[in-house]
Amino acid sequence: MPPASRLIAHLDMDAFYASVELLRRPELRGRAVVVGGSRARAARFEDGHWPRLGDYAGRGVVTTATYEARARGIHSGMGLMKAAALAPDAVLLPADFDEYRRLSRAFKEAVAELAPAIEDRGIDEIYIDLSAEARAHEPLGHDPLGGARALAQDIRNNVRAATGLSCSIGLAPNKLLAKIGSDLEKPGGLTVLTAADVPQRIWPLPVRRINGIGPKAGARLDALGVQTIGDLAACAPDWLVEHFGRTQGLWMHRSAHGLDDRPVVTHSDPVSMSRETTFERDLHPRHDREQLGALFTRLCEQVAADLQRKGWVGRTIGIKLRFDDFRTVTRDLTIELPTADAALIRRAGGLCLKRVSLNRRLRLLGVRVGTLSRADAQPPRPRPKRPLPVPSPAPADAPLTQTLPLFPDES
DNA sequence: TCTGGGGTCCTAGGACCC
DNA sequence: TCTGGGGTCCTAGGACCC
Repeated sequence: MPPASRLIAHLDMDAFYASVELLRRPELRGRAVVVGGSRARAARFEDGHWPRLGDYAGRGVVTTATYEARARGIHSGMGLMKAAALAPDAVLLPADFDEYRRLSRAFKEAVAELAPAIEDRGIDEIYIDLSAEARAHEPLGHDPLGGARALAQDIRNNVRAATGLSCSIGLAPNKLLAKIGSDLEKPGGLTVLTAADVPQRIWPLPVRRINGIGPKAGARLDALGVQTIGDLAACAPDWLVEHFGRTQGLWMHRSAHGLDDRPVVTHSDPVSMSRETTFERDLHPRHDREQLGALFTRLCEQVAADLQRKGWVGRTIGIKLRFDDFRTVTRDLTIELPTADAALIRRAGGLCLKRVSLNRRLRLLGVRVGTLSRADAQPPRPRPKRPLPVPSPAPADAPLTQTLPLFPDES
C-alpha cells in the first residue's frame, strides 16, 4: 500500500536568541547585535554605550546574530574574536538560556493549539505533521495547499501573538523539503514546495542545504565536482555508493530527488545527558590538578542533578577531554546498575580518566551519562558482570604524570 | 586571540555466547 | 588442529545538528 501523501511543515524561529534580546531591548532594533559568550558579564547600558563586541577578549563563539550583523559576515559558530574583527562596533549580549527556554515553550504551545503533531528539533525549530488538517479540507473541495497555506498563516499569527516573535515556515510533502523551504524566504517567509518544484527550486541550491550534508561530506562532494543538489541528483546511485558507502550514497541520491519518508516523531526519550566546560585558560594536568579535580566533581554533580530533576538514571558513564591542540578523546565505562548519584558518577569517571595519558594542557572537560532508563522503573536485572577494563598501559613516551594519581581522589 | 555546549546517530572492532 | 556463523554488548571516534 503506498503511503498517503503527507503535508509537513518546518517552522524555524527567525534569529531566535537575538530576537528574544531585541524583545526586551527594543532600542537595539536595527543595530548589529551578537549573542554569545555565556561568560560575558551581564550586559548593561552604561555611560551611553552597550557592551561592544570589539571590547571582548576570551574564548567563546557567536550563538546568534541579528540580520544586520549577518550582513557584516558574522554567523553562528564563528569565534567571537573573529566576529569582533569584522564588526567591532556591534553590540555583544550574553546568552540567557532560561529566557530562551521560556519563549521556546511559549511558541511550541502556540503551535500546538492549532496543530498538535509536533516534533521537537531543539530550542528554536519544530516539524509539524499537518496531514490530518490538510485532509479535513479535501472533502469540501478546497484546494488542499490553499487550506494549508492559510493554516500556516494562522500558526504564524498565533506564535507572534503569544511571543512577539516572527518565524519562517516551509510546507512540503516531507521533512527534507519542508526544512529547505523554511530557509528559502527568511525572515518571515512562508514557502510551499511540491515534488514538482524540485528541479526548478531545489536543484540550483548547494548540496550543503540538505540537512545531513555537513562540512566533510560537502567538501568531499565538491572535490568530486558536485556542487549543487542538481549535480547530486544527476549522479548515478552506484557511483555515490562507491564513494560514500551504501547507506549514505543511497540516502544522498534520494535526498537530491526530494525524497524522504521519515515520520514526524512526536515523542522521544533522551539517550544521554552531559555537562562540559571549556576553561578560560588551558589547564595543566599536574600544576592545575586541584582545580581540575574540583571542576570534574562539579560537572558530575551537575549531570547528577539534571538526571534527578528529569527522573532518569544511566549505566554508561563517560568523560570527554579536549587538549590544547584541539584533539578530543572520550572514555566510557558501563556499570551494573543505573545511577544518578554524583559520587558514583565521579568514581566511574575517575576510572575512565586513568585510561587517558595526559601529556598536554587541557582546554575542555566533560562528563556524560548514557544508556538511560526511568528512575521510577523497576531496576533492570543486573547485567552479567564483566571484568573491569584494565587501564591501558601508558605508551612508552608518556610523561611521568601518567603514573601519578591524576586528579585528587575522594578515596 | 582561532574554534561553546548539548545532543543524536553511525561505524567498526573485539569480547562473548550459542 | 582448524574452521564457521549470527547476535549482542561494550568502547572509541567522528559526522552532524541546533
